[in-house]
Amino acid sequence: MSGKVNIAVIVGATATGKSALSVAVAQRIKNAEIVTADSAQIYRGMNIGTAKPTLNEMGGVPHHMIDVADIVETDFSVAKYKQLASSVINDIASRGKIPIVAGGTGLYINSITYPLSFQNIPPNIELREKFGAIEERNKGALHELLTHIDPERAALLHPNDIKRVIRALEIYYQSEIKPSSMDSDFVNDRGDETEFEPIIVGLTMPRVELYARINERVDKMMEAGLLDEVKGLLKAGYNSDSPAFSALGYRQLISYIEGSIDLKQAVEDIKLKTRRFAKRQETWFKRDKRISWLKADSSGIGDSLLNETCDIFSERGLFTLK
RNA sequence: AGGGGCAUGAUGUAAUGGUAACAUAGCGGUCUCCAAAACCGUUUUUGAGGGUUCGAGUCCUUCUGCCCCUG
Repeated sequence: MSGKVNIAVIVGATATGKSALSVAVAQRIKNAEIVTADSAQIYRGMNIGTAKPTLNEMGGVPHHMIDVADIVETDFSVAKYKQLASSVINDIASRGKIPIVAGGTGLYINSITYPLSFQNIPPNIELREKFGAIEERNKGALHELLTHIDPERAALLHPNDIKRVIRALEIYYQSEIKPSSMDSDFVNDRGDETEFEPIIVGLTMPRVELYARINERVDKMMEAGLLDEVKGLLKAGYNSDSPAFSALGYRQLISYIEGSIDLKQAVEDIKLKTRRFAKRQETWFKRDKRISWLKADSSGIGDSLLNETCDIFSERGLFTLK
């Protein structure tokens, strides 16, 4: 076997029970720690809406990559995630424990399971605004510009995909690096070395069941006081258009608090957007052929699911069950 | 019971007698730095029957269903 650090990875759409399963696995194998791959749970103070595990739900298993950013941080990014998570994983392994990476943010998962290299080119707000103004005056102008600078990258991007077009230009104008030159295809990766050796389990659930669970979970979040949490954060002085607040639940309740929609509408919108998010997560993970899929049950983490999961991890040499 | 109105996809609406449209939902997809973001694509429709007409969602008629008014 290679000298690489083996990691267990648990992915799946929101509300399929990834967190519960990862804790159950960690408890079963005793010497594991969990590394969350979730772009909303990184923020301190956003708890109910991000379904952040409670102390009780953590079941005594150490969790990492939760509460690692403040809501005022506007420059948290995959690059940062990869950097922080990688060192956490190495640390866990160096202490002789098994890292279990669990989460639903596909890009974050890929950042540590594929050889993605992120250049250190931070967002440049001024430049972005300038580009935004150009596009507003002349729709399609930026994509046109990118075609001259980096035709390869431009060909991959739809002219309306303005966020990525701007990012590509931003990379070029700040570093002279052509964005296409740093691309590496996730699916047919070029054989570059990854830092870790992932063994990935994915949880699925029939759509109707998943949607029902999502709707139910949103209602529970409201009962648990999500609205008060959001109000509290705003009262604490956080800017309502912080990137962190683009997270599901927060954005919609802020719209309600600011008076643009009523509460019932806001809750319905959260459910709708969460359902669509879950669909996109499935699309994302579907194409990852490394994943071993297991059926999740809405009644909770059963013994058979736990056994199957542990079997997959141990068959691939991650650990030996005693 | 009498009078009037309405009936178009899953939902809400549009269409001087001339190729049935739009939005929403649903479904599929993209993805290298805000990713719980952003973006792209797409299935389904004229309540039932008869008539007028070269041609009917549209006009006439019967039926069915829903709504309103009168009693």
